[in-house]
Amino acid sequence: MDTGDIFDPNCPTRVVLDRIGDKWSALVLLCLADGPMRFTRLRSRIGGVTPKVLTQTLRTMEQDGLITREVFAEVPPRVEYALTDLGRSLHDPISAVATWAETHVAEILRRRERSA
Amino acid sequence: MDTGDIFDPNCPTRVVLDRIGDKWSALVLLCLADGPMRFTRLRSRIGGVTPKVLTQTLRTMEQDGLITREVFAEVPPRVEYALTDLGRSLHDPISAVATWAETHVAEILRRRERSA
DNA sequence: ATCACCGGTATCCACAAGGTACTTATAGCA
DNA sequence: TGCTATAAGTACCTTGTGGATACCGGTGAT
Repeated sequence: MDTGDIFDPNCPTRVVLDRIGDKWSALVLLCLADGPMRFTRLRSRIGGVTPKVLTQTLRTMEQDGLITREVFAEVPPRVEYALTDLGRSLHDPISAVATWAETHVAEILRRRERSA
Repeated sequence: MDTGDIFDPNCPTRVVLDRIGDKWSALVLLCLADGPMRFTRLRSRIGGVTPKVLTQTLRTMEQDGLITREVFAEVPPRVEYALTDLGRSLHDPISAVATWAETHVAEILRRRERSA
């Protein structure tokens, strides 16, 4: 079933790539790298994310086994999200891309303006 | 202007991250790593991409200085896309994420089904 | 006269993301 | 006995972007 060709749309690797390359997953992962965190904290740290979209992102990441979701039966409710081993193993690759972005941001913005 | 906080929506790093993390850019970059390529070739190698979206992706990457677009005045037309030095410098980080995906695809799909 | 080639546009549609308001359940307070 | 605050979402509507399909323009070959 896996053709091994990442350029084939049916290649599972591409499915995975689409997920972790979405707008918020990488940010969530980077955020949780500092330790477990609650929903509201995540929401305020990751500026600009709406609750609906954050919920979707967290649910998807949970399904993929990247994070765990632990509910405490308290009032008001408390829900903690944490990275799994799998999630932690993704930290370095994601972090490398983030570092690249930080390093080259200035150059990219310069070129982008020049071509505008 | 740059707060240095990747979690701030105004952080330029995040703007860059959004771009290179889109659905097709990484694939184009990986594809061009083998050498310059023409539009139609790219389109057929990257299964599932429509011409409009591929054009958008290529234009954006060109504006960001990741690739060059060279038009040859021939009939039928010939347009070659190639990585710039900047684009090449992004290859390793992207490739690391792709490798991670290939390595962990099986586990993710297994978990995904279990939670369905 | 027509067709095929290539690198795209033009047009329309659908789905997913974004914005805002609302919910639920309880503890604390007046 | 209300009233309010709180956390973690949902519900609902609007908006924007991606996707599907059709078409274009110039030329050389059939």
